[in-house]
Amino acid sequence: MGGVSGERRPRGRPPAGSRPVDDGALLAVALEAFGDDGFEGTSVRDVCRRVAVSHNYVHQRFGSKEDLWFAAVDRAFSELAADLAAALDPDPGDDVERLRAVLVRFIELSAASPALLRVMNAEATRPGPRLDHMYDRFIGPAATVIGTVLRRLERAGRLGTVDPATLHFLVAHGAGAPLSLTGLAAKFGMPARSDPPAVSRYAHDVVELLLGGMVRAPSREEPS
Amino acid sequence: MGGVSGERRPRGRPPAGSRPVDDGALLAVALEAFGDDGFEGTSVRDVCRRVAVSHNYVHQRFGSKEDLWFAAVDRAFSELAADLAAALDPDPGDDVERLRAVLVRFIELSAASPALLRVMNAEATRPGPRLDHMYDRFIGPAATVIGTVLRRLERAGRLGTVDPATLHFLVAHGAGAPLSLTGLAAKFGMPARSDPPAVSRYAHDVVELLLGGMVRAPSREEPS
DNA sequence: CACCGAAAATGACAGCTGTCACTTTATTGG
DNA sequence: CCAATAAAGTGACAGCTGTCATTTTCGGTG
Repeated sequence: MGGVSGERRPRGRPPAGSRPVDDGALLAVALEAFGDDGFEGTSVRDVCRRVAVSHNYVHQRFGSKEDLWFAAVDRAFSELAADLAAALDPDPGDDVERLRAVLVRFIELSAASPALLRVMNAEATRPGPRLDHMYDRFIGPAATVIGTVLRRLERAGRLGTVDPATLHFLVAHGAGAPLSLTGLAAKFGMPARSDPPAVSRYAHDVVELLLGGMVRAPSREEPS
Repeated sequence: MGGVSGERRPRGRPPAGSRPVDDGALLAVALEAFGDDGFEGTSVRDVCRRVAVSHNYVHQRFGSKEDLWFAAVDRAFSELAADLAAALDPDPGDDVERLRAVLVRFIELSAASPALLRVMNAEATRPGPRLDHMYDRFIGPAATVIGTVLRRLERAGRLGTVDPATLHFLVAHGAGAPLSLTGLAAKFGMPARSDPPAVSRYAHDVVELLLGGMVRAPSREEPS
């Protein structure tokens, strides 16, 4: 598992035609590791081993363990942001529909790459430069954007007062949890990350629940 | 910070009157560490240092690093369960009210000891004996209990169909997140863990949101 | 008072980690 | 064709980790 290329590389500079080191794969493996074991718990030597690269390739290429972390997180977040934006630009409909679509798409994307959520969980417990980076460059801006949508909806009377921060935690760390905490999710029998239709159904259901709430008025009509 | 007793202990068996090693404090520090850095990332030597105990006290007392983990988690979960039960036994009111009270209390207790939620986040990503332990002994049974309440409410027509697992993730990992992911929560300006009234207000608000939903019907009445 | 067990600390060890310095090979420019 | 540079691997090092083995001290009992 994880060995991206089986062979060990020869000692010198690789021949021209040969495949160079796949930094994309390296960053993906690194992100996975950081998500699984946290920053302290991750061994960059192990990451190197998994992509069949010399034990300090990342040090020469990225500078240090922390720089590798930044590179991996930046890449993943950029991809997520691009994907989200691309999926939502051509949607000029109702504002509530736009909100619903954003949330659903976010959950679907979380299923596609749960490592980022895991890294967030690992870093969000205490302050530090890594959390600063994530918040300042990605999470804060995103929260600002959907915050304005929320305020617009509130002014239009379509929404109760909803704290954007609370919504963020509920969606990213709550609704997204079954897709990032796969071990626990399996025990609960939740939809597998690898079953896109099931994930999509789940995403719509949670968002519906968040927007619509659980409780029904105490029965003017009997249950069918 | 962390040094529970300042002095280093003398070499032999401690004199009769002297305070024995405070295993409770040790387990608390250990849980905090496991929550902050994950199992792999936690150093039992560091835990020992923080409670001013010899570098392998835990090995002699608990057997191994993993046994220390089990002891710490068991203790914390038992306390949580007892506290929850004690707070909710004398509440025979309406079923919806009981549900609301359970959820609110759970969030308040999470604020009091966020380490357990962090440990859950750290372990829930992949299967293994530690996750098994948590699920089999605590989370599964708890989910069963509130599952029956949910079904009863559904049959009474008071609730839409709500998957207990989804609710668990939304409450424990979503609503609880601002109190366990304190670093990120601070950036969002969420209520500090150490301000119980604010936490209580927050708890009621989120639960209200979960039960009542966000969206209002498109304005038969204008907003006040 | 001498002895045995209990409760703790200390020593030792192999293995792993992040980083630095170096070596090896291949490409490229003159 | 040869020097310079680029792109990788190897070696070495101090520091830390989990665990096992040993040592020290104290309390209780004959």
